[in-house]
Amino acid sequence: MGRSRTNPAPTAPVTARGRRTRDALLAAGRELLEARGWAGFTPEQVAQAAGVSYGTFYTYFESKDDLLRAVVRAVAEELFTESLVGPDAAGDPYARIVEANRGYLKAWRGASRVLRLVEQGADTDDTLRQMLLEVRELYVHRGAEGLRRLQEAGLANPELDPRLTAIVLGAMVEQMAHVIYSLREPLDEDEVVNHMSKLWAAAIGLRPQA
Amino acid sequence: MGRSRTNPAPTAPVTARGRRTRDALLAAGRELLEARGWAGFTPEQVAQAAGVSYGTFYTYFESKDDLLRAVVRAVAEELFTESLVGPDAAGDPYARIVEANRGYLKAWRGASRVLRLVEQGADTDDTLRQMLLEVRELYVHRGAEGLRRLQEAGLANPELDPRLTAIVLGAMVEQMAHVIYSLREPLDEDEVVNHMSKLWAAAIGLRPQA
Amino acid sequence: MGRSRTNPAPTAPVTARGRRTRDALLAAGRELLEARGWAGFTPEQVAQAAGVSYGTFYTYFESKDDLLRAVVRAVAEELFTESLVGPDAAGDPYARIVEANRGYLKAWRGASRVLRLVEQGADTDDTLRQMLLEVRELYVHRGAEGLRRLQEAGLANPELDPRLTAIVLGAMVEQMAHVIYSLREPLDEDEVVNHMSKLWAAAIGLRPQA
Amino acid sequence: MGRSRTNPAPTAPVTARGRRTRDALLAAGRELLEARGWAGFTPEQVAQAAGVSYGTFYTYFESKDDLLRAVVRAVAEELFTESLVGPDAAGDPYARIVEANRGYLKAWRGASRVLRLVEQGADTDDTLRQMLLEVRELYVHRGAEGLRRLQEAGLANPELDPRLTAIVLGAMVEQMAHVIYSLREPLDEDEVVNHMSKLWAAAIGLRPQA
DNA sequence: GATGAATGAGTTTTCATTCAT
DNA sequence: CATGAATGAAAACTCATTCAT
Repeated sequence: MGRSRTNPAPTAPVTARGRRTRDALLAAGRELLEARGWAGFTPEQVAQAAGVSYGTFYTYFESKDDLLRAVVRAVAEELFTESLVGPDAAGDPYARIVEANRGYLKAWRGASRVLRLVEQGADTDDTLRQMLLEVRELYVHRGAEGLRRLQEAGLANPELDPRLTAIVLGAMVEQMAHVIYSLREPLDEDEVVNHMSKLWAAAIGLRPQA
Repeated sequence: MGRSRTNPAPTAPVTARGRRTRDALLAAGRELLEARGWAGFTPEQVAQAAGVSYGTFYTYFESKDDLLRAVVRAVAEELFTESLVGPDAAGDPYARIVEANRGYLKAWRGASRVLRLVEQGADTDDTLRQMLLEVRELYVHRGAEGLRRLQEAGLANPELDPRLTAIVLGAMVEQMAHVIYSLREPLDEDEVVNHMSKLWAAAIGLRPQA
Repeated sequence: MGRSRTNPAPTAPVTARGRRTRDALLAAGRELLEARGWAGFTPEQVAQAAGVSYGTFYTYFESKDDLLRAVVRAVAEELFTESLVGPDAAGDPYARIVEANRGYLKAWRGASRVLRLVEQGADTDDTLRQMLLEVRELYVHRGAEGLRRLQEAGLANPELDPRLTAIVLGAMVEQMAHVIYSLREPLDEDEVVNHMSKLWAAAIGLRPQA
Repeated sequence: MGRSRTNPAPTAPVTARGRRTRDALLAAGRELLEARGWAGFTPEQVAQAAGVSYGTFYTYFESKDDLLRAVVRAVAEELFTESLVGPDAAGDPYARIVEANRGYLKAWRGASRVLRLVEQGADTDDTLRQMLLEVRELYVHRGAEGLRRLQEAGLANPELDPRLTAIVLGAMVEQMAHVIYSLREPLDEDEVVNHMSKLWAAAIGLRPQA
């Protein structure tokens, strides 16, 4: 930690084999983090889970923190991608809310554990903090835009501040993902999606279309 | 020489001085945990923050984990106590919701950071896991009871399952406490309370009294 | 962050270098234990005596106790091996007793200090206690068998219970090893062997062959 | 340890109450040492077992080692006293050997554990080493004198060196005490005494009187 | 004196990182 | 590049002894 570094800084792998090894380490790191939290996230365990030797870890990652950043980057990208899938649900606004909630919940399922761990451990790392903020902002922005459209269409309570509402309702979904997937409260996922959607719809004063 | 626990387990302090020292260590532990997360939570730093020498830590706590359990216990008790203050708000159900939300938010303000840290770090400690579950259950139970009363009084949507609703809306409040106090999203606390209350009231279909 | 064993248990060394290092630590541990008792038996001193750095100790041993078990195992194996050498002394039963006693004394020479230290420190460790019992039992069993054969050949007092006699005479030899090698009573080893053999022979009523 | 000592050196207690407290500490120390080995021999546990407060320990003993010396002194004195009881057995030399062995075994019963612990732990303390040597010497001397008298009376093999014989047979008894009382080999005490005596008598060529 | 709290040096253990082969 | 051993600073814990009341 903080030694003067005589090791060559890892470079992007050039061969296919190198890429595979790097990917394996990245995947192993993420899985361990999700499955066992910080306790499982050591260079040695990651290397072992990836099926390579201990020293190889440092061929591909500068440090443990370097891997952590890579994991968070991967999780964030996945969140962006997955959450784009949702909106193609057509027509009925309530059905869209249900779909959106289902999508959000699913997206957070994979991300929640990692992001929470990082939120706590990232006291010092600005890169990480930045990533977390960007993920949050993306979600808030999307939620706010969706609400604004409903309001403009006269389908939702026009008095609600879109951004604040998106923050609050987003908080609800995120925390429920945590409750279901990490705390393992024995709840049926579909039931939760439906219930959240009902509450959400009522909260924004969703008016059934004609 | 052969292993075996030799040191007697720390006992409760007998003198006033001892009680003060133990309290100081407990308070210091909690403050460090809140302020700096796991990084600040070492016996050495705790002892230093409490103004006592290194070894004194082990006069009162069996281990680092022992202090952690004591901190969580303290936080949990505070949550219980603070959250009892709310319900004396009279009359108007909406005013009561506002008061409850303000109370919850305030209560979580102190508890949130610690509880989240512990949620992540408590993979192995059953005592801790149990405490966390109890705290959650208390909140869920109270919320569900409150809703049931409103339903029985014909003031809220009778179709909502009280427990599930309490879980979801409780999730909203808890996560908002985190957003405001830990992530430091620049939001006005009163505004958030009002907004959450409005959404909450709409969500449960609160009917204005006569 | 949350507790839980994170470090993988040390595995057997894979390379020759690793084997050498492990052997050096084991040897150093044994030597220190014999030379300085518990006081010299610290991971730090062992590592230093083995000429490796502090942390290397834990590359090969899980803990101080783990090394202790390994040392006892080594001592026990040596005892087994060395004590097998004796019996090939031919013909004359008395000559065989002398050889056996010389062999036992020599075998205990290396083992005595370590086994006694462990006997005291092994209050809690069942693995250790088991090893000690096995070593004792081996010796008692061999002694009893030897006596039984002499009795069957009509060369020793047939009224003596073989097992009890072996225990008592074995006790004599073991303690004499301690007296000579640890307490450093200034006695000539050969003289002791001869004397013990004479007493032993008389005790079991050894009859000179024809 | 090795600090500059501002504490008043403990003085011999003057009041009866003081004497009682000191005795209680001494007794507790010995009992813990016998029952739990070094693991139980801490100032705190000793004080607790003696029913006084922690700090009081240092009112009566300068240090842990100081108590240890006192315990060994007590054990040694008891050995001296108890072993004097034996010789009044009259007449028959074999009966006297039986009585002596019974007495030795009984005497070592209390002493064995403590003396062995000290033998291992007393690497540095010359006072302790000296005490141990004196105890040993007393026993060897007595045994040798007994044998010499038998030889002079024509009742034992005159070729045996008295001192060496006493050392060897004494070793047998001492180790048997350890085997029975500490290792808890399930042996009947009387049977052992008889068997040892038989072997001992045969070993020295004891001739039945007339 | 007696009490129980306080001390801090010493010991054990951990683990991210570096190095020799 | 890959491997597995080596490193050592930092963290956790112990406990004989001293001190304030």
